[in-house]
Amino acid sequence: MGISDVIAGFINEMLESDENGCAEMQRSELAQRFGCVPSQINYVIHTRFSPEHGYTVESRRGGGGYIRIRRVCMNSRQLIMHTVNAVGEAIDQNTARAFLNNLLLGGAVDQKCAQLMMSALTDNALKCVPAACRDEARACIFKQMLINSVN
Amino acid sequence: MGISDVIAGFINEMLESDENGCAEMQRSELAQRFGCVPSQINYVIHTRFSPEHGYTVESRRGGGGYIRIRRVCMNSRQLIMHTVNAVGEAIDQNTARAFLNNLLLGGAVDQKCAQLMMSALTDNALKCVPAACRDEARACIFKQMLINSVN
DNA sequence: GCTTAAAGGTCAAATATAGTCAAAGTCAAA
DNA sequence: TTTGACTTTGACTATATTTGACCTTTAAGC
Repeated sequence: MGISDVIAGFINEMLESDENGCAEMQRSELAQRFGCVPSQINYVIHTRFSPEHGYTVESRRGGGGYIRIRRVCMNSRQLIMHTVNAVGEAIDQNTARAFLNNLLLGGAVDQKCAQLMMSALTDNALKCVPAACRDEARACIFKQMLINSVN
Repeated sequence: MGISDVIAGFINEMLESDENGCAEMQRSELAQRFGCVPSQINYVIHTRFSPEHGYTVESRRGGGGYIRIRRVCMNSRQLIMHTVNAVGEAIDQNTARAFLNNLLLGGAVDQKCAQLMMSALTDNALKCVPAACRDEARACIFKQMLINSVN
């Protein structure tokens, strides 16, 4: 497991232990703690705590600067509808996976459903679909399943 | 007995010794251990640990990358595999619905999963897929979901 | 206000893995 | 001997991570 995963885990712990689901940190301090370069923190945030993953990030530079990460909170229906909109006209496999993970964390779908949906959305499942329209087909299928999973 | 069999045996040992029936490895490390090229690991996985054989495979590239193989539950596996075989290379919407209904009646999937699967298999969900390959795509997606719906 | 030091941001190169595919090899059955 | 299934190999590709040089913004102190 790479250092990025360790840092992501640490941030997750911060988020979970905070009553408001809010993690605040100093980039350089965190980098020092894990013996990495500061920009790696940005990398971790970009790849694992982006809005698509269901987080908001605020930051401020200068003396006393900080990075604050918050888990966005929505009810299941909102989360699903929000996702349907965010999916748009086309979506690749990894983005779909990120959305599903987000839905799972938000409790809008259960583990089993998330896995089932993902299994219909992989490039492998869609290998019969011409690559040119694969991402569109994926988006369409994804949205149908999502809409169907709203109670 | 070729090297592929030796590697397969090793992976099987890993699967059996793990309490969760889960084997995680690094491709290059395994290749080195058995003195073969890395892509041979892919070959072994493709030919012996594919979904059709009752396994799921996840992987990740880049630093700290891995390949993870899981054995899916045995008894439900047979029920599902029968359907997977029956689906074949292509399937229309109504036939898919009939299969799902049978699985539901037979208790191999629950109501919720059946509905979710069906929502990904309608012509409407697949409207972005060219009609010429729609039934093939449907079959492929269906089989992927079936394989993943086993526990 | 100005200046400066203290943050954080961006981006691209280097590195570390895994995936794909087709050519070449092996071996047993026809 | 031919054929075909299975195996082995490696060149090329795709993707994820790590690192560092350079840039921008902001607070603090004068």
